[in-house]
Amino acid sequence: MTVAELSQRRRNEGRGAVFRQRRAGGKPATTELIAARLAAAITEHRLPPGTRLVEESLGDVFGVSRTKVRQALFQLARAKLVTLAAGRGACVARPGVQEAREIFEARRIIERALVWRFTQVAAAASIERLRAHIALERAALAAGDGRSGTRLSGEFHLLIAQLSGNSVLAELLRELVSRTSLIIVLYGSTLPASCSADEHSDLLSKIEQRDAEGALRLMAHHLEHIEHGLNLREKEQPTVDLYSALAQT
Amino acid sequence: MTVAELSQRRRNEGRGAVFRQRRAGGKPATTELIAARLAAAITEHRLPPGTRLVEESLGDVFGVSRTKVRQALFQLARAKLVTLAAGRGACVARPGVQEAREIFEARRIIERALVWRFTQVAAAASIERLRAHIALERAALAAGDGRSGTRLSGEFHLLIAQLSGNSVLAELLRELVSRTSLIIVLYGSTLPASCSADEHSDLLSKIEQRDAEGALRLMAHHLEHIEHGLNLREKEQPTVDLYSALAQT
DNA sequence: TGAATTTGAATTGTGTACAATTTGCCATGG
DNA sequence: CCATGGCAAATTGTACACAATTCAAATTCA
Repeated sequence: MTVAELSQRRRNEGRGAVFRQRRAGGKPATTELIAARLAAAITEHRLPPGTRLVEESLGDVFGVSRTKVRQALFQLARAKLVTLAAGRGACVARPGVQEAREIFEARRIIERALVWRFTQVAAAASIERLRAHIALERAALAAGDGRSGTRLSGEFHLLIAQLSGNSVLAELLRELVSRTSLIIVLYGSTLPASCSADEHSDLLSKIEQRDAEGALRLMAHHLEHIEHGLNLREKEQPTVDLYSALAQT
Repeated sequence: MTVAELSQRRRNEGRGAVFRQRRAGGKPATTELIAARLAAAITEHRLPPGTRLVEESLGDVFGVSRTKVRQALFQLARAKLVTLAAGRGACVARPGVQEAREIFEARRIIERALVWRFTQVAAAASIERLRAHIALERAALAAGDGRSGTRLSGEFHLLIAQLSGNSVLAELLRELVSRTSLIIVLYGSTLPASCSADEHSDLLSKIEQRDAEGALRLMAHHLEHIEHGLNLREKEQPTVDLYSALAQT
C-alpha cells in the first residue's frame, strides 16, 4: 500500500483514529523512533530522493498524529536527509554534485584520521569485531541482498569510528555516511558492493599489521574509489542556469 | 525581568495572548529564528550550562506559543547545545570532560585539514577578510569586551572553514565551535582571549606565506593551547561519586 | 524525629481545531 | 489554442486544550 493510498484511506474513514488504533500492537511510536525509521527508509533507498513526505500520511503509517511526525521531519532536515520548503512540506533530500564532493572530502579527512588512530589503539577484540562484520557483508553479497550489502558497507565505516573511542567524531561520520547513501542512489554507483567488501578486508589486514600509514592510504583510496564510481558530472541546478539564460535575453 | 518572572506574569494575566501581542513589533518569530537566538544566547554565555529552559516561559519571551519553542529546543538538542530529559524538559547542555576532549580532537582533525587546504587555495581577498576579522578581535579586546572577543575568536575559525570552499565541513565545524564555547564556560579558560588574537595573527602570516606545513602546525598548536588552558580534570559526574561514597558507609 | 505518602502546582507530551498557504483544475475570455 | 483568473481540495503552520508526568512540600503515621 502506498503512502498516497494510506492518505486516501484515512480521509475516507472520516476521523483517522479508528485506523490509527487498529494498527500497531504496542505503545505509540516516539519522535526519535519515527525519525530513525524514516532515516533508515531513506538511507536504505526505500524512499528515493525527491519523494514527498506528507505529514498526515506519515502519521497514519506510524499510528500517531502530525505533531510527532512534524518533529521527526524537522530533525531529519537538520541531518540533511530531507529538505523543508517553507509552506510546501518535506521531501527526501537531493544533494547536488557540489555537496556530494564536499561530503566525500569531509569523509576522507575524518576517516583517514580515524583509521590512523584506530590502527594504533585497536584491541584484538575490536579487530575481531570488524572481521565478523566483513563476514556479514560477504554473506549479504552472496545472498544477492544488495540492499543489506550497501547498509552493511556503510556500517563498517561507522564501526571503525565507534571503536576508535571518539563518539563525537563517530556521530559526525554517521551523518556523512547516511548522506553518502543518498548520493549513491542519486548518482548511481557502478561498482558492485563486492569491491567494498574486498577493500574493507584489505584495510583490516593493514590495521592488523599495525601499519597505520598503509591503512590510512588504503582508506583514502577506498573512498576515492567509491567517489569515482559515481557519475558526478555537473548536470544539475536547472534553476540557476535558467536565471542566467533569461538574463541574456 | 527574568524568565521566571515572565512566566509568572503570563499566568497572572490569564490568557497570555494579550501580553504576547503587546511585545514584538513585527511578525512572529519563526522556529529557526528562535533556535538561532537561543543558540546565540548559549554560545555567548548569557545562558549558562544547566539552565532550565521552560517551554512556556520561552514562548512568552519570543511572543509565540510553546509549539515553535518546542521545535527549536528539539533542534538545539540535536546540535548538542541543550539536553532533553524525557518528561523533564530542556537544559543548557553540560558537556563532560570526555566529550570536551573528543570535541577538541575532532576540531584538530578538521581544522588542520581545512587550514592546509585554505593555505593552498586562498585568494588575496580571503586573506584580507581574515585580517579585517583579526582587527575586529583586537578592537573588542581593547574595548574590554570579552564576550564579543570570545565570539569573534570562534568566528575566525569558522571563517577559515567557509573561505575554504567546503560548506559541509564548515557546517560540521560550526557545531563543534559552538560546543566549544560551552566547554570554555564550564571549564574556565585561564588564557586571555588576547593570546587567541595573537595566535590567529601568526597563523594568518603563515597562510600568507603559503607555508601550508607551518600553518597546519600552528593551527594544531593553537587548538592545543586553548585545550590546555582549560581545567579538564575528571571532577564531574557527582552522581556516580555519591553512590560509591555511600557504599563505603 | 523521621521516613513514607499524599497532594497539588508546574511542566511536559500529544492530539486536534482552525487559519494560512499552496496547488491543481476548470471556466472564461482573448 | 493558449493565457488568465479564480475556485476548491489538499497541506502546512500555529495555537490551544487536556492528559500524563514530575517535583516538592506538606502531612501522616510509626
